[in-house]
Amino acid sequence: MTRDHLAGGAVDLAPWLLGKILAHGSRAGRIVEVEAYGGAFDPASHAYRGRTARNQTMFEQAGHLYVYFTYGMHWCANVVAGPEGVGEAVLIRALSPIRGLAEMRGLRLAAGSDRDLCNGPAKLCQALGVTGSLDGADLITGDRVIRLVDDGTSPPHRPGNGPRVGITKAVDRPWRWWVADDRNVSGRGSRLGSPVGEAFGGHHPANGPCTQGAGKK
DNA sequence: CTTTGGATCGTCT
DNA sequence: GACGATCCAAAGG
Repeated sequence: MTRDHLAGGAVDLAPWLLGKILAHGSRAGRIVEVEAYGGAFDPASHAYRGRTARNQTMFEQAGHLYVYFTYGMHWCANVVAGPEGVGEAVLIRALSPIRGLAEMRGLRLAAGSDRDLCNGPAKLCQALGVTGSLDGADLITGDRVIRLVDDGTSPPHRPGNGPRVGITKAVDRPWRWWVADDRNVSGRGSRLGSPVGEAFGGHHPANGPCTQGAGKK
């Protein structure tokens, strides 16, 4: 994994990140659900109105970790994408836990099962022990322990694809991708897969229409 | 399994 | 002063 891999736009980078590993200390999980957020052209993005104290990390070099606080109690993690100064990032929405499960359970007492450890953007931050103190960390050099790892696993050929979750602006952009059939995809998320596709000009090298089929059983 | 409402506070208007 | 890139417990099928 080099920084060059992440310098593309968030919309290209997001599906590419599926299958990569996010590791913090002895805890690690494979990325199975992501969302792309743009800069000044994306009304749903924190970077939409330009640089502020809160979102400054989004404008840094690709490969940095943008951690933000929301709803008065939750932390969420993003991988900064694109050229420096543009403000694009990929929100990590779910992981498939692969290492340090026991520690994760200790950090996430509310989890009723192992599937509940990392199946949500704020949940996976709890499980990995990610908080605002890690905002700005470099995921390539691992300067603050947390890092992105490529173990050779390829992204799915046909990932699930649909609208982003939990936003009220630019709701029609199909900028969420997930590993179809992975049970760790965020609960509500895997089901919201309306046939989108032509919702936004179709300029993006998407992956064909929404691949339903996750969820269930 | 699904739906509903409460929690809780930093950030920006 | 309003609103979240959310989660969880409770209650009903």
